[in-house]
Amino acid sequence: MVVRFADGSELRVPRGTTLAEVARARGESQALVALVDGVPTDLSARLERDATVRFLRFEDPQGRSVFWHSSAHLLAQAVKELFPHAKLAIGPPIEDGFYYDIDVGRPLEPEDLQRIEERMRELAARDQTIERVELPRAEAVRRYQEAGERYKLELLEAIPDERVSFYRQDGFWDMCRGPHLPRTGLIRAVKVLGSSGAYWRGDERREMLQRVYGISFPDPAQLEAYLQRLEEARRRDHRRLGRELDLFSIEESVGPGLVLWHPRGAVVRRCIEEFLREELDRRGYAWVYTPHVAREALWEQSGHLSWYRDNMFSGIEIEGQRYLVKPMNCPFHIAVYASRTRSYRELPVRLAEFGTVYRYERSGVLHGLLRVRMITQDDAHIFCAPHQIEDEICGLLDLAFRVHRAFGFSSYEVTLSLRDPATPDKYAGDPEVWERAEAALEAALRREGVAYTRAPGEANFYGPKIDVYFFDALGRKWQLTTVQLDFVLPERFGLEYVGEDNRPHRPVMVHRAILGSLERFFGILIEHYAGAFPLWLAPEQVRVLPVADRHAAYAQDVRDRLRAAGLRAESDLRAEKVTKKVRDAQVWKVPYMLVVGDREAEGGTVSVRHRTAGDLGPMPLEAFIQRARAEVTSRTAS
RNA sequence: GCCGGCGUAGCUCAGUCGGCAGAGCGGCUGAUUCGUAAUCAGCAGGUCAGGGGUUCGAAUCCCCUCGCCGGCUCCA
Repeated sequence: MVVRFADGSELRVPRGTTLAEVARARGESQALVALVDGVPTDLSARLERDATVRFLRFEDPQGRSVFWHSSAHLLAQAVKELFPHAKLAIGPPIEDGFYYDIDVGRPLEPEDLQRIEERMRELAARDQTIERVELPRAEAVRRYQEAGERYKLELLEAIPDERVSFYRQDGFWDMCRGPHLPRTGLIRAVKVLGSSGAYWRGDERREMLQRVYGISFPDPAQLEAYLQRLEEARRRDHRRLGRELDLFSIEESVGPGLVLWHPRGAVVRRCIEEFLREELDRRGYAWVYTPHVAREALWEQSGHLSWYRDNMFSGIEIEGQRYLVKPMNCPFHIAVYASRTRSYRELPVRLAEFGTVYRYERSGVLHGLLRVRMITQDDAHIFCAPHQIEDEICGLLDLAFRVHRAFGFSSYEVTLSLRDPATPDKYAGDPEVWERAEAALEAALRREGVAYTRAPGEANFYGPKIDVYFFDALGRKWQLTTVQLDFVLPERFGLEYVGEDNRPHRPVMVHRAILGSLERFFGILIEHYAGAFPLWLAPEQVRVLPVADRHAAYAQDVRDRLRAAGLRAESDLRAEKVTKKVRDAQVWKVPYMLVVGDREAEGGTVSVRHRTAGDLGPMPLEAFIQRARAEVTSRTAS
């Protein structure tokens, strides 16, 4: 029998050789699991025919996923030992670790988690062999009925197969497709991260189970590194930095989810807005301002009342008319478009606005700036003829990448959400228009050389869309740009333009946001830069630090000249030592510190210290201004 | 909204068994006049989230409300 490997080499082994033996023969001491002709397989499995084999380690995403899946079983085993009456639901691996949903009959407390973690360590150290066992379906049902494992029985109902696989380690059995690690001893480091309520099958009408989260590694040093990454994320938390750097606050007296942009945060926002304005002006957008409320009838016509009402703030009544606070800007932009006859000559009409909308978000989901009830979208709506879609999408992709590059986001992922061909009736609008539009989106992506993933069935009911995700400095993925075609609203509002043929035509509408919402983007940006904004965004760009009181007048003069040159400058005139002033400026993450004493006052110079590069030495004030202005204008990312 | 954990000075946090409300940082005042990450001293600052209850007595125990945190569901 011949076993082939990815590198082209081959190994001859007798039929029935286990994968573990093959691994040993190949010196694959790190192997956790194998891919046999692409199928993930236990190392304990025997090879019965020629096959191509690849061994997976923890470093391989699939290997890691198996490692965490087995860790989830270990967690369940520990819980079952500590709480014999607990009923198991499901326990999958996730992006960062694993969880297990368990009905324990009571909430788990921190001490319980401590005990579970300790028990997991003991069970891992016991190095139990993990064994795959296949049982007839009836036998599996019988076992679970006896044990009263109602969730497992429900899962079993959904499995049509006559034989069901189980994994066993000592006395602990769990129904599972597998594969799994060969033994628990490979799990050398374990941490139970927390627990929370989670609905059975994700359905809020059903039982609430306890979801216990954990993470594990083959090497304790990896756990240590992981915990340090968590600590780094805590250090960058925008809620913490927002307070420390006086950027924003959310006050109980005002209301949850309602953001107060403090002066220092407002500066950053203004820079972001100005940058976007420049970019959009260059691309033929027209700016509009629209109200925050509108008559109920407008929301009826747009359809929001029927499908978005649960997310809307309740209405206000004025002179017997009901008004609702806007959860979206589109009806207003549509009203601008529809305010007069439109000719094909003026298409595409691109209407842009930093529009603040209000959405009712359930209290439990609010999270700093990332999830709020007041959302300022960098919104725009493009009204165009169907044949213009492709060019418009190209322009939007170009815009999105250019803008995000300026903020230091370079790696991305793109999904193209299309109709599900199986359920064409789920979608509104003409199937032919859909066809053409989907083709146009795809053509645009290819023309721009953008790598993307097709997601059939993920389209909105009103049109296909493109979502762009960017990765921040910590490697976390954020959906920022979204471009959505809409065939429904032009219909509902009867939008038209007069064509070359002097007859009315229906425009296509594109909803698009580049940054998403300014609140959320600001939160992401704070964490991305850990509060140390590049010069062009920094709330305070330069701080002048006089050495002693007698230098105060010169310091003020320097500050004023910086301001006259368009730089955001402050001076620190406190009767403190320079070291203290430097420290405070560093803590506030001010990019440039200018130390001025006798030598500088005499020569009209400044001694420049950069936040990260350190002491840059003395230079004429004018030279510094030139340098700083160039850095601002180029929007250098560092 | 649901499950769990929290809420003490502007911030970070002590506060034992139910027995006088604390520290550091920050702020203010004064002294110091200093050359690239913290000078010294003094002072002010509290409805212990809010309300109700138990008790001779509540920051501490119980109940309700509000808010925050970690998740679930949802999502820009």
